[in-house]
Amino acid sequence: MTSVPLRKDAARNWQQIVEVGRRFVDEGVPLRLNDVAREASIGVATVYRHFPTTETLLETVARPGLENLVTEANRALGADDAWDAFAGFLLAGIDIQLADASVQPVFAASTHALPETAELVGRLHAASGELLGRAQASGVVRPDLTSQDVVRLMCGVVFAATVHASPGERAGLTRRYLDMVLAGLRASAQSASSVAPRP
Amino acid sequence: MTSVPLRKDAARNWQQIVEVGRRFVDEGVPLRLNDVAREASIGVATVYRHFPTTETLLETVARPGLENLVTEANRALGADDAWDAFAGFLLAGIDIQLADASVQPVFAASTHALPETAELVGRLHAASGELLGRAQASGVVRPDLTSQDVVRLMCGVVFAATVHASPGERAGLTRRYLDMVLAGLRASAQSASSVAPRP
DNA sequence: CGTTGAAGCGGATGGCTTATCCGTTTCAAC
DNA sequence: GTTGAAACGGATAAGCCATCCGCTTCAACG
Repeated sequence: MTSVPLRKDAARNWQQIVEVGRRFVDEGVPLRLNDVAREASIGVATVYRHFPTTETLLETVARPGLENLVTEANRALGADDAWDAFAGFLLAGIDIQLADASVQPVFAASTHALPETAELVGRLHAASGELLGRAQASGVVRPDLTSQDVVRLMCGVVFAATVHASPGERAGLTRRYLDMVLAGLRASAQSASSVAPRP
Repeated sequence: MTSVPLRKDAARNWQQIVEVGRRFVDEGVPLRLNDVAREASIGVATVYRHFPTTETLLETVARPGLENLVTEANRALGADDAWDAFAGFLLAGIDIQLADASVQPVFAASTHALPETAELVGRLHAASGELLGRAQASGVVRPDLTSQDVVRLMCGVVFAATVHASPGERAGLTRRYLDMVLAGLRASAQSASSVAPRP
């Protein structure tokens, strides 16, 4: 799995680069490998050797966040009430995406640069599908919902909260928006047909 | 209003550029002014003279779509039922954003390059606020909702439908997701407190 | 219908970002 | 301590963006 044990200096540089990448993401500075190199006082070529593209670095930076998400999913799977498990996972997932700006783009992307990222995201989808299935089996979530829908709605809520909003407002906004969406996911709300027919 | 009447050749080039820009947007090709110039067989400088930045061109391309949105808002204001007016506007707005990829980024942007765009978007916000106000006055929409929320939720629904989805699927997805969100906007769904407390 | 000057045109070019090559250095195995 | 493979990093090539400036086109006016 761990293909080749990195040399000591290489490992040090790798860590340094990821660390600086993390800072850039946290500060909202666009990830540019040359800038990361300068900031880390490391040669440009070294950075490119470790991370051939910005996506590679971004996914590496996002990894802890994604693992955190998987952890939350598994915790939710241990809950008694199927609805609480499902809703709780959504809430936690959204909070994680808000707290770590690198997670959102990786989570929403259709392709991944690193196979390990694809694998992580796959596990995430599987877990959310499982949570959804249980909730549907309990009859509390509308049965036409798919695990793809769940992922999309999470991303949509996060995105909605970032439109015209300062970072400080976002946590509150996602909470409200998730609440609204959850109302629509409940089996009791199914086929409410709220949309007026076109004139 | 129409500050300076353009010379005939200038007008012709302007139109050509916007046309090519439109094609780029429709085909999902990133708007790059040099590329637009080459594609239109027009000098780079000419393109930059007419449109100093990509945003300028994008907003010009988006303008018909935005006007379309305003039209829909006004049409909705003429409807009898406050809920139908509100929901119908959301549906129309989302459909327009899906049909014209240039609208979404301009609509969601916090700042605008062209004053006329800012003015259009402002009118749009005003109209959606009016629709929201009427719906709230009728007691069919939860009163804590703001017009900002409405804009954000529209963007969120559109975004959600673009995650992991081919263009063909998007219309169907937005319809479903809007339905769910609308369920959460109804006054009857207010403070459903669907979210489980944190463990 | 010819002149004139302002408005417009476009390619060549400079500045900036991105990514690669290759000579030099560092590590660790023996 | 020697050795060679792995890693390093600066110089530099490749590519993108935007501007400058000499030339052309338009239309107003005589």
